[in-house]
Amino acid sequence: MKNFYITTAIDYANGSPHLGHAYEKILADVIARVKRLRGVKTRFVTGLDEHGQKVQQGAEAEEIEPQLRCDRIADEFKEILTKLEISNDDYIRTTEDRHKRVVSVLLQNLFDAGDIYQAEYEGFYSTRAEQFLQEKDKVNGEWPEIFGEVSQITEKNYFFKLSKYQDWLVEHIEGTAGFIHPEFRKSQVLEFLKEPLNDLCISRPLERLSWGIPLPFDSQYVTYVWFDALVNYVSAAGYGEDDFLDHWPADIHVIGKDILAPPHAVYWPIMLKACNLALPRQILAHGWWTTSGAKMSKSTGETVSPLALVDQYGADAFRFFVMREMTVGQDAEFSLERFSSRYKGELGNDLGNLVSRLVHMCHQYFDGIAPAQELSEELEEGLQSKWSETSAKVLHLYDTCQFHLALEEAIGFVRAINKYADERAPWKLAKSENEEDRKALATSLATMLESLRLANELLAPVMPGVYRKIVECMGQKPATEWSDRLSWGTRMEGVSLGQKMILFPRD
RNA sequence: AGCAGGGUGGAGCAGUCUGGUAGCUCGUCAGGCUCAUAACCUGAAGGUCGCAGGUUCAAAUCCUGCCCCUGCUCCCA
Repeated sequence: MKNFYITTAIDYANGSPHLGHAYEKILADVIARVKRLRGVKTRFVTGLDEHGQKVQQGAEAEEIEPQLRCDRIADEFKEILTKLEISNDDYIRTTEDRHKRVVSVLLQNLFDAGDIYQAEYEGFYSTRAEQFLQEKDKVNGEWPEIFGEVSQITEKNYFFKLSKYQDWLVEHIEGTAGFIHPEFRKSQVLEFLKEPLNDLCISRPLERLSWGIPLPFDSQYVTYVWFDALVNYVSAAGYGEDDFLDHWPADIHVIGKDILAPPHAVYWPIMLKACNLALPRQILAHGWWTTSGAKMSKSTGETVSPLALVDQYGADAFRFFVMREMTVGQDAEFSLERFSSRYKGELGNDLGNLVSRLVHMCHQYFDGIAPAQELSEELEEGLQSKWSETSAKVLHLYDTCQFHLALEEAIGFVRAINKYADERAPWKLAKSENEEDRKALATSLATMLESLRLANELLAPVMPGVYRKIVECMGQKPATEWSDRLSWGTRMEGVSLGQKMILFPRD
């Protein structure tokens, strides 16, 4: 059976990781974790794009070998992955042999098939931007300042026949539900495809760019950008190996909206089609975080980097925040104020405080041994039916990538537990010697323990660290399948609880 | 200018695809509780869903036009 294969875009080895990089990994990670919990064998890959002009220039500026610089940057990015508890199964770097080999093979195949040809390219070249410009780059008929000196030059290069596949692509996009997600991006891509496609220039002469993968059919050139970067998805799936088809095609490519059209929604499908490879099932384009210095600064005027919040509040709170706050596909604003509001409210007051009060009461009234549910009255039944409703909704919302709503629901259930506590008022029952009240007391705590255990299961894909802490604190034994763990039962009965803990401390 | 996204009680959002009593969180005010991270629970005030037309028994939701805000158009997830 084919695995579920999910990728993120590979990061460009030029600059340091920031909020956007972190978000994309977390998004893909949550999807991957949900799949695994659902019992689907999953392969989750992320990586680094290490070739190109910027990398070469950066290395020259530092006077070190490009590879050394990439190694350092790779370490930096990997460190973030660890810090954020990203559960990727592999990390692909485009300077690895396994990748270079695949790029060579694919290029040679396309060349042999006649989909790659050489042509003279005449155009306006900007030395500063190190790229050819197009008429549309002109502003008021002139080249803008940013391009510096622009001169007309002629250069031989290799081109990939995009145009040949344009009609096929339009048909595929129109006819394949869910191929581009969210839906509104699809029309954007189709809009782009209304104009005739130019064939794609895929090479750079060696004298202008040496830090790249040589064309297998002409050693005077290296391949440029997309035939290098995009191919990572198939090299990481083990193209050419026996188990390649266990992974390929990818189920989801998670990317930013900026690289949807044209790279992922146009170049990539056409490249695959030309190579006779299956197309990915879905391209998931997420939005961008907007931040501003003012919004991220404390009253002291000091600027706070979003990633610094990971160190301060922990990976789980950070993961929760980005998933809770952003509607997948749309932009969202990142501010300290919002972060702090979610942290204090939903995490601290609703969830964290529930753990404290509940564990505390269990120790106080039952010596830390989880009591049995002895009654089932209206309040218990109400909470149970709230659970069935919540779990069904949340699973559906997870499956449809509506994480902000899924978390809203999950926290809503946590609130319902707090409300139940208030209605049963175990602290009052505890003062009574009456037999019925003793039963009600045991029942109330048992019901809350079971509910909290369940809520924690739902939050597991988003907050894996907190999940482990709660599991540990509640003294649960490691258990079975997720679907079993998600059903209301009596598995907490008689369990010996750990010490009370503060999950989300206030500073 | 072009392209994209958005305009829903004080703030931030959901709901728009599949028309049918306007929902959530925060904030404010009042109350309850005292197990808990000064936390939890309840209630109240507060919206003609950007504007104008249209379709319909019925429009936040569908259609048309307009206004306003944001992002991108070098690089960036």
